[in-house]
Amino acid sequence: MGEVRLRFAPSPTGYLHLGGARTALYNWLWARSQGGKFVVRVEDTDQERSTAESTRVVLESMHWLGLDWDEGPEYRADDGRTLGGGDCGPYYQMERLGIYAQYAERLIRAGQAYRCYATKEEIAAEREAHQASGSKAGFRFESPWRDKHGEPDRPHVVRMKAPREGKTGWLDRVRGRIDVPNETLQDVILLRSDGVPLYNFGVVVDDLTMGITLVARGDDHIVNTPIQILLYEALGEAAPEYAHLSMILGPDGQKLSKRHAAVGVLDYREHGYLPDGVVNYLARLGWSHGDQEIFTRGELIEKFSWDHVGKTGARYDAKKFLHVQGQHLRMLPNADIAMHSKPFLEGKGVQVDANDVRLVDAIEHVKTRACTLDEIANDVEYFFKEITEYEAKGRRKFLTPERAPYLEKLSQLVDGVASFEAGALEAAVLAWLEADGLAMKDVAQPARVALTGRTRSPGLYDVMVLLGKDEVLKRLKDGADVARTPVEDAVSGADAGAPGA
RNA sequence: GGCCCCAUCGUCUAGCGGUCAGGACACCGGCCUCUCACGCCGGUAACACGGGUUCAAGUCCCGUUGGGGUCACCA
Repeated sequence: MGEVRLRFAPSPTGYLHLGGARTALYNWLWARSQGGKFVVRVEDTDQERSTAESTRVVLESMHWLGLDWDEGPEYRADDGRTLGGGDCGPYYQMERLGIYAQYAERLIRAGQAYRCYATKEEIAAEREAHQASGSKAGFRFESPWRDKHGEPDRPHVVRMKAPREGKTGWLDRVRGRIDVPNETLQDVILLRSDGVPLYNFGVVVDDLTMGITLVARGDDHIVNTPIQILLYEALGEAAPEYAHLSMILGPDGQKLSKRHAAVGVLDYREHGYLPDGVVNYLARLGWSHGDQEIFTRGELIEKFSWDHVGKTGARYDAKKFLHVQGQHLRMLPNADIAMHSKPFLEGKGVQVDANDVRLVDAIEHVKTRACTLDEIANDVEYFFKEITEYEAKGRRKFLTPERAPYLEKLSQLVDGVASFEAGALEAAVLAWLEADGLAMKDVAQPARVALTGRTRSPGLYDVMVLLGKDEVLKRLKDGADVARTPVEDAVSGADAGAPGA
């Protein structure tokens, strides 16, 4: 017996944020490492806030991250592959209402739950009275219907009959023993008056009927766990194991939100992050494996374990995230990077075939200074696009009248070099510098600005080879022309001249 | 306020009674160098506080303080 079954149960009320993604990831990792199953269930019982659009975004996010589910809602990916389905469906809670009704009835018959006819107004009145009394204890609604029956057809909710003595606890996979006094528990509502289950009941019925063996979720659910365990007991069923994960915090230690960073998983896709990098960063945020920082997906599956999941809330660190991205980017073959950066190039108006050797070669030279696909596209842009604007600082500092002759001389050398390749170009330039008593830096920066429009780029000779002789000659000439033209707008000073303008 | 959770460099963390408290990001130097990176070398930087237990405590226990979660016909 004992197939390990994990689940991720998002409520489709927004996008999938980093915290949710990490929860999903840990569940997925454990399922994969144990050869178990990973199931996704959509908790859409909040009809006010749940949307189909949100469901789609959440599933798309998970698919992008590579967190494929064995059972769950159906999802057709771009590649035509279909995820989802399974024997424990439906996987949308709103399609399982009949099941909840059945289980509620079972609890009522067993005397573990009861129909409560108290109205919202009555409850609100009690709450106010409680607050007015100045009592220090938290408010707990004591239903008058706990031990009496009413007419089943009158509007009512179904409440759990929680024990008033003793304690309920469990051995948490990340936090160890947790016990809670039962007298602090409420007779929580299981089914609303419209028959839709509330969180605690839906979760228990679904986890039970879906055969979930370990529930890993955010630690804001610690408070719900005793209630759920009690529900399993009331049903005479065994509760799953639990693992409660701490939250992801913003840099200021507060709950992570939009004002700290992009929090939607898909935002990172848009910014050119790689799924493996996101997965690595998220995995490592709150979990560790000795001194190792960079993990492939396979290593994560192999090495993940609950005993090394931390108990502290982890702060989001954008710089470290970027660093991890960069590491993963550099692990990729150039051809793959080329393929993945295609959309980002297009976004910049650059049309180039992903198999173009010039693109692949260019990537080889820029990838040490890029962390994301978007940065790759940016760093490679000027190889495929005419320079329409020089970086202001570079233009002002290096494209000056006194540098113009250098650019022209360099142009002649390039034109005259026997074979147009890095070694020969370097030899020619070095000989010239030697003869004229010039330093490399006198020439290199003006040339760089002329060739790339920027002050930072790969090595000069590499840039030239990538550009090709004709283009180099053209850009050098344009650069020299611009250099002879004084910077026009001294007031704004920020505008750089365009070549030939 | 009740209940619950948490506490090592600025940040993520290693540590599971005996360590010069280690690594990574960030930061600061240096090397490399045509710029920016990458890479390499080096540096600054932490056990919240107070009591115990023990020959020995970052590690175990208690308390304090400080964070956080939760107290819905939301999830």
